[in-house]
Amino acid sequence: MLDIRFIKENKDFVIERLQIKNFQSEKIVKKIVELDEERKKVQTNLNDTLSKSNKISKEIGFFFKTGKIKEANDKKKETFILKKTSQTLNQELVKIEKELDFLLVQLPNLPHISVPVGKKPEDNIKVKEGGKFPILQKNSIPHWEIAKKYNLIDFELGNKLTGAGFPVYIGKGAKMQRALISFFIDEAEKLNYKEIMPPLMVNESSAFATGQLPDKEGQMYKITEDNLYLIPTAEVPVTNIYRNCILNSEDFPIKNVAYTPCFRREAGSYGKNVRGLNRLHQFDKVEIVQISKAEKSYEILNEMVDYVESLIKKLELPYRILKLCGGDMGFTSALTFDFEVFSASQEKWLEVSSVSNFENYQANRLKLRYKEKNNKKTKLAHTLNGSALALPRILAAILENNQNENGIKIPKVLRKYTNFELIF
RNA sequence: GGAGAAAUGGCAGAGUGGACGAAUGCGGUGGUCUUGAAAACCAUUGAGGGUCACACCUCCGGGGGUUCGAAUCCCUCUUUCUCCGCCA
Repeated sequence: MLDIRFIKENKDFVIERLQIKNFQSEKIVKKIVELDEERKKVQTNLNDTLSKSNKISKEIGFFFKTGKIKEANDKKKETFILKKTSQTLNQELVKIEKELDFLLVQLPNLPHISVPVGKKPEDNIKVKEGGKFPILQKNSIPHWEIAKKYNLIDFELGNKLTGAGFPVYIGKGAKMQRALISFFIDEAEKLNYKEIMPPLMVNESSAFATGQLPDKEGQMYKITEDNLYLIPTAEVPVTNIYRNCILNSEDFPIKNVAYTPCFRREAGSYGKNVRGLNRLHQFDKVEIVQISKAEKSYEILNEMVDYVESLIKKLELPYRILKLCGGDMGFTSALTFDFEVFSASQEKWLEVSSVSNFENYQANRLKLRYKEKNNKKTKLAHTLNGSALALPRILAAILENNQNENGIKIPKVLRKYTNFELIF
């Protein structure tokens, strides 16, 4: 969430920037500023009251010790009203803080100054395009037919076992998954990302801290009996490693890479764009996460974008990079680049990665801070993450783009992981 | 799942109702001494709110309670350890 001090000092700026995200914040911001003033007043009042009763308590202690029982008992009477007052003030304070918090979590992150104005995906700005478009033969088929033809993925079997959106990978199909995962992790390790294998379920605090709650409650699978959530992305457990941490200057850079399955309910999705691997309830993803100092985060964002681009290049897929417009950006992000690969038989761009800088928005909830040398004050860190990469759509594009009469050609970089060059 | 024990600063560990935000040791930082280092010695060393800065307030696993006053007593939750049971 946004830092309340920042909101107070930059009221108009906050309102103006949030309009880029098509969020009308004037009322909430005004209310927040008012409530915080109120909070301060009540808090000061409460502090004074507590200070007085602390002082009296000490006096009473002294009287008892020196045997002045009568004086002590007289003093006791004085505390009665102070106690009542502090109880009332405390209740008031808790109420105000709750309300303040309720309002604060409703405000999305401010978009970076470079974020384009826009409401729909069409308003995103293409910043780069690369790779070669494949020339397919006449009888080329979409990946779900390829998957069936070569017995790589069984969607109906997934239906039987679990339901729609839970495919079963078989034989070379399964092998492709493992190959992609290993390839992505090995590449990340070359750039000194440390591999993490986190739990696949998280508690409420974790889901809240990275912003999935309360925003995306309905999109996560919940285990009600134990009050846990299946992770929608590795971002949640990995970023939460740093919850409630105060880092030192020398801890940076913090670079983590994690492979996990991801679980998403995708409530509200339907139709053509959920066909095959295009949209699943369970899918595999390798995620990169970085924690940085405030002044470094945009430099790191660029580095992460370059890295994701290098992966797609190595897989020899046609791609484009989009800078998301205000209306298409996530709630918690300040700047997001989306990567799309072209899936030739579907003739569709498929989103395979989203790389974002959250600035201190997540860190504020995470209470993730750091200290500079020779400075006692803590500062909020910046968090960044990106998919590197999500598997299903990459696989879809590989299957569709690399098909010919002999079968499916495996990208060179994957062959040492698959131990085969062709699916036939 | 059952029985018992425990949770205190970066770490170890004392503290069982009053001057305790917390002894002591280790570690960190600054200094003295030294050509330099080590040792020794001296000083300093948690977080949040608040303030121009102080003052002041809160925090001893989380939440609640008793009391004029709680690290200390009570309730509750969580976690860890030991023993038993079950088990990949």
